[in-house]
Amino acid sequence: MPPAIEPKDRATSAGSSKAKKAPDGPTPKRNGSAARAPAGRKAQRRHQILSAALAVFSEQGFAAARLDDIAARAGVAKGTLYLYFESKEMLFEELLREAATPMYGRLARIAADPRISGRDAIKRLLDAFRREIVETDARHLVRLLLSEGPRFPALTAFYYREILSRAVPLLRQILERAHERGEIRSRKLLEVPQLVMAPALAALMWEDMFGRFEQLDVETLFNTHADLLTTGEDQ
Amino acid sequence: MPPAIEPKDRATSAGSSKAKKAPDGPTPKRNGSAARAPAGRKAQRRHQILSAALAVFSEQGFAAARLDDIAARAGVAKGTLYLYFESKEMLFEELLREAATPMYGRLARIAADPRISGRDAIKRLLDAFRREIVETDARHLVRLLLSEGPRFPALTAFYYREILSRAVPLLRQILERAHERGEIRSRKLLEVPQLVMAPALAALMWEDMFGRFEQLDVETLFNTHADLLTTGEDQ
DNA sequence: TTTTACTGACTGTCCGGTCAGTCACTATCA
DNA sequence: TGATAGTGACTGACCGGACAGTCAGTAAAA
Repeated sequence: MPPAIEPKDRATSAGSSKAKKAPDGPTPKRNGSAARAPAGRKAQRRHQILSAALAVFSEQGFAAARLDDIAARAGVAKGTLYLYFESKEMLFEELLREAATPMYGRLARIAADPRISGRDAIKRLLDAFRREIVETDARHLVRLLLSEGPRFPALTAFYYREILSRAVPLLRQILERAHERGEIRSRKLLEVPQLVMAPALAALMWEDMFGRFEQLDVETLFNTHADLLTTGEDQ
Repeated sequence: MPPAIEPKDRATSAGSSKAKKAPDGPTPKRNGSAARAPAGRKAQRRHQILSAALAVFSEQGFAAARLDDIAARAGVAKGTLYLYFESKEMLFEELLREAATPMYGRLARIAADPRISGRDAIKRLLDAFRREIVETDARHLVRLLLSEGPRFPALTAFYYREILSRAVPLLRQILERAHERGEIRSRKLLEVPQLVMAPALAALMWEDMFGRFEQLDVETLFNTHADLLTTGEDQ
C-alpha cells in the first residue's frame, strides 16, 4: 500500500515562485503555502514535486520533459528538485515505483477471499481498474511505463519482479478455484491468465490515444469480456 | 573520418543506364541530370534510412534518438538524411505512417469474404497479427506510436482517421455476419468490436516489456480468446 | 549564531540542422 | 579517343539553442 501519487492539487503550481522580487509590503512570510510544519513539510514538498513530475512526464515523455517545467509546476526552483531527487532519471524511476502497487493490493485481497465467485472476482478487478486507472490520471503512468520502460531496464525488472511475477499466480489461483466450481468456460484460460486483464490494457490505450476522437464504452467492454470468460447468466 | 561503412552497390550502377523515368520515347538528348543514380537507388537509400530509424527510434524513443546514430546505422552521413526527409519529425512520422496499412489490408480482405466463418476470421486476424507484428520488429512501432502519439497529434489523428475508424466497422461487419449465423457467443460483442483485438495489444506489450523475463504463450492466448468469443468446438 | 531550506544565474555538453565542398559519373566537344 | 564541363548525390565540420546539473548566495528557523 504505497502512496500512489495523486495529481490533485494542480492549483498550487500557479505563479508562486516568482513573487520573490516583488516585496509584498507587510507580508513577513514566504508566499508558498508550505510555510512551516517542519515535520510534514518535506513529505509535502516531495509530493508536490512528484505530482508535477507526473503531469510533465506524461505530457512530454521522459526525454522531452524539462526540469524547469517540473519545477515551475511544483512551485519550486530547479535547484530544489535536486534536494529531493538525485537526478532526472531517479525522479522518474521513483515516480513510477511508488505508483506501482495499489492494483496489486486489490488483486491480492480478492484472491485471498475464497467466497468470491470467479465471475465476481473478474468483474471486481476490471471494475477497479476502470475506476482507478483508466478513468484517472493514473493511466498516464501506465503509458509512461510502457513507453519508457525499455530505456529503464531496472524499472522494468522491478515491475516484473515485484508486480507481475506475483500477480499472474494470484490471477491463476482465482481462476483455478473458479474452475473447480465450474465457473470458467475454458480450461485453457489457466495457461494464460493474462487474458483476463488484456482488455484493461487495450481500453487504457484506446482512451489515452483516441478517446478524443471516439470514446470507448469501457464498461460494456469489460462486462462482455467477463461474461465470455465465465459461465452464468450472460448479459 | 567516416569509416564509410560500405561502398554499397557501386558495381550495379555501371553499365546499363536504365534511369529512364520519362517515357517520352527515344529522347535523344537530356538536358540536366547527368549523373542520375540508377532507378532503384533512391528508394533503396530511403529504405536503408527508414530501417535504421526504426531501430534507433524504438530503442531510444523519439526525443532521445540521435540523427547521428540513425545516419551511422544507415551507413550515410547525417546530411544525407535531409536529402530524404525534411526533419527529424518528418522522418519519424513517415516511418509510422508507412507501417500502418498492411494489417488493415489483411482485415479488409477477410471482411470482404463472406465464406469465412466468424471463428476463422478471428483466428486468421490474430494469427496474422502474431506472425507479422508481435514476432517481428514491427512490434516496436506500436509501442512508439503509443509513447510518442500524444506529442504528434497529427500522427494520432492519421491513425484514427485512416486505420481505426475504418477497421472497427470492418470488424463489426465480420461479427455481424457471424452473429447471424449463430457463431458468436455474446450479442454485446457487436457493441465493442475492439475486444477482438485487445489480447493482441496485450501480447505485444508483454513481449516487448517482459519477454526477456518470461515469454508469453501468445498462440494459446489468442486461440483461447478466439474460442471464448465464438461458438463451436472448444476443447 | 548556526543550521536548514531554498533559489536561480551560470556552465558545459549535446544535438538538430546547415552548407561549402568533394566525388563519381556522364554528355559533349575536339 | 581523350579532354572539359556539368550535375546531382553525398559528406562532415560547424553553429546556435536548449537543457541537466551546479553552487554561491539568501532567507527563515532553531
